[in-house]
Amino acid sequence: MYIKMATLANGQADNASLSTNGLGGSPGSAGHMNGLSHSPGNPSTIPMKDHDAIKLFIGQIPRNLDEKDLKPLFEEFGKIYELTVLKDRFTGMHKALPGMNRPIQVKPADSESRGGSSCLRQPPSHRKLFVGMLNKQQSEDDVRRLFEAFGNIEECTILRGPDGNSKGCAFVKYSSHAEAQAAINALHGSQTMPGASSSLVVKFADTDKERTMRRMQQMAGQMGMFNPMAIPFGAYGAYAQALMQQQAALMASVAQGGYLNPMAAFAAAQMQQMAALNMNGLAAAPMTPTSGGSTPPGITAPAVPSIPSPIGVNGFTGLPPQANGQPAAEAVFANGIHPYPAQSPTAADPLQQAYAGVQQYAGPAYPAAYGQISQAFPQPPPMIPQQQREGPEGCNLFIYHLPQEFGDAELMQMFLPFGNVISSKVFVDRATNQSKCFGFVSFDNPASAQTAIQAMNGFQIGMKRLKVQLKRPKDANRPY
DNA sequence: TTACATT
Repeated sequence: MYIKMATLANGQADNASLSTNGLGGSPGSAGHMNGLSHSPGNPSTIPMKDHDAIKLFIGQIPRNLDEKDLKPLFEEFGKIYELTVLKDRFTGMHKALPGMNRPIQVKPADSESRGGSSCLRQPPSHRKLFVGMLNKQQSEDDVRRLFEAFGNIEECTILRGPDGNSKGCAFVKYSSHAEAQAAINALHGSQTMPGASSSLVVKFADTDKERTMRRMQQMAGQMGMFNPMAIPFGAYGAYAQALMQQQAALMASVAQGGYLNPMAAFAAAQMQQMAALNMNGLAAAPMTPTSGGSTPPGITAPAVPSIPSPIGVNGFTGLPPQANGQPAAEAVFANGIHPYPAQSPTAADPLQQAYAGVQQYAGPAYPAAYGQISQAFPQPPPMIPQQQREGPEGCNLFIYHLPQEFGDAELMQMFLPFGNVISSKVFVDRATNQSKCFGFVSFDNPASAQTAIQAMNGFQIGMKRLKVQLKRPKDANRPY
């Protein structure tokens, strides 16, 4: 039969009753059927143009059921606009085959915007579902079985970790939006898989934009922005903002240069938005609060603080040489936080002691349902420090007052957000192998170096403030 | 006490 109904109802469907086999009458032969009956209620109030209404094909209906039996069955899931049982043109008999005793089949009718030609086809983002909270034991076939009742599955992929183990989630791509919507309505939250921590998640897979947002948020999380305390007060907030500004500027200029796809422009806009929010001290709001907070002030920080890498930027390659625009330093510190010692009276901000702790965030970024992220955004390949020592004049920074535990890698990490770091070197006492608390960072362009100075000179770490200056030119002060 | 690519 055919049934036209609203798709808005949240499916409380017991999915088990909707499992299917691939059989059933051919919906294509339906043109001449009788037995049309309208839904209950005042028909005039039912918007027939409801874009969310879809026509479903129901197969495997027991022969002895007719419209009046079937209607209540489906009303549970939404308003029914139209319900038609397909009957044989000549005999008036049910189209269902005799002796059919299988679970009924429910899927959007073939007439429902099933893309035939590629130009009419709906974008994959509207047909593709993300399925979370699966049992890790469930295979592609299991998932298919769960979803095939609602339409033609073009693609079904379980997300797996490097070890091949399921992450408990999957993508299911249908041929049409309507099919996907039907599956959401019926399956989302409908059941809890054994071993899953909550009920089945069925939703449209992220669009590019949403993915970008996620990436932004993840980036923000890695930068420690998830700690609301750090934002309005600590100099770390300023650092994070500097990163944001820098990255926004970088991404924007890259996008404008036509080197990247429009996503970059969007991402840049998001960054700027986030940075702007930070100015108002509202930063935490759009961020995803992930796990806990920072190491409480006063607690000894882990031995080797690692500044998280700004994955978004590092992931981009082929940057134009002048991509690193200079962020407006004034704007960065518009909230009154200024890293310069002279303007930062609170010399011993205890929050700074949590610095390393904040950076240490390494827990799972998202609950299992978001496992797709790690697949969608593989970590950029680790940066291999270049052999070359020094950049062109004006590109080399001298940094003093580094934390004792900072090594080359940490130094690089700290300055990576401001541009392409071509080398980083912390000086080590050759006798003790201890850091001498100073080092050099070289960028591939002077603008990055200037930006880094603006953002990092005076940046407080623990009880110290970084000194970041251009390295003295080799021939400076040389008498002749 | 503030050091500039170390042997």
